[in-house]
Amino acid sequence: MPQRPARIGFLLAQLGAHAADIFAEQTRSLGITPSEAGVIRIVARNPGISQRALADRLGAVQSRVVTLVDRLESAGLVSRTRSESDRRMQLLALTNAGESMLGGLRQAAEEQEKQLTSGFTEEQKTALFELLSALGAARGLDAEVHPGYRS
Amino acid sequence: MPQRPARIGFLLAQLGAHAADIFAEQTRSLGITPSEAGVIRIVARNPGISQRALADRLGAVQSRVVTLVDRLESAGLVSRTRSESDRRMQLLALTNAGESMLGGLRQAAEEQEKQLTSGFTEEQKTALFELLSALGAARGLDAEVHPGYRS
DNA sequence: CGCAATCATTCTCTTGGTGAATCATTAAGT
DNA sequence: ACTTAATGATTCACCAAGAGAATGATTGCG
Repeated sequence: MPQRPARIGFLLAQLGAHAADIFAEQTRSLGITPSEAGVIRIVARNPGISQRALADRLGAVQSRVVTLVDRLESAGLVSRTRSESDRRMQLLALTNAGESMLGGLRQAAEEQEKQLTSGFTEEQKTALFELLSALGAARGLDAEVHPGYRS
Repeated sequence: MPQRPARIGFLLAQLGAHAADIFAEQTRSLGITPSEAGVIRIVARNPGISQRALADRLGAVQSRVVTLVDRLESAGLVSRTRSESDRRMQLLALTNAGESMLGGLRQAAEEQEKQLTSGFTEEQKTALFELLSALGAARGLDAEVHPGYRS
């Protein structure tokens, strides 16, 4: 029997949506969506990943990944190349423009963080970071994968 | 220049989506959606509220509220009654079934909280609650209004 | 009284995403 | 080697949440 009414879940959902809004605003000025930003992050850290592996990683369905990559490819941020060893696979990599978009995304994340935690002291930020990390680890969430791809 | 890469925003978005998923799972077994649950909460605390005022409160558009209330009314959870003083307005209130649904929602929130914070000590939970509350207050978020209605 | 504002409602449309069917390619069994 | 099953990518039809504009009823103000 908890001493206080359940509010952590509510606050997380509320603040999470708020954080996502801020980030979406940042990425919109970069010309991509948060979902696409997630793809760029994963491809950056896993060059040569196949679309199938990317879908698994994101928890998205294959057809979704196709349209995501379609947009990123035609925006010149990601390249598809057929695997030599298995010609069914499309291997993904960032283009130069994709690399610099990645830089923009890092800046966007810094800006989001700044806006979010503007009223907080360093100690508060550290404490919050520790608690959220611990919670993420306890819940088994992938530290790379941004939400919004759930199947 | 931050000492650590920006991660609080990311973790909040990730954990917020996770928390929302858990809650959605709970409400699905109650036969309503999280958005509808939000309406029930507001109506419960503001009996006789008009649809317009509810829309403002939720940050949703009027037409959205109409369909939300349509479903809740036909599910027998919320009642619409024309205001006597201003016959343009529909005044909303919970039915008896709506009241018991409210009870179910409280239980769902407790269950969500339990699942989320299962690995945490009381001290950690308290610390996290304090930090999230402070953050919510600093960002000017309404402690009643659940996300997902942004316009 | 007549006109503008307000509340509710309906309708059309967009966006993000799912799921099934299809095609090319590869792997496995005999 | 030859057929069959599995796998990766793609396309297409579909769905649900929600936004926004147009409409109708009612009210308040000049």
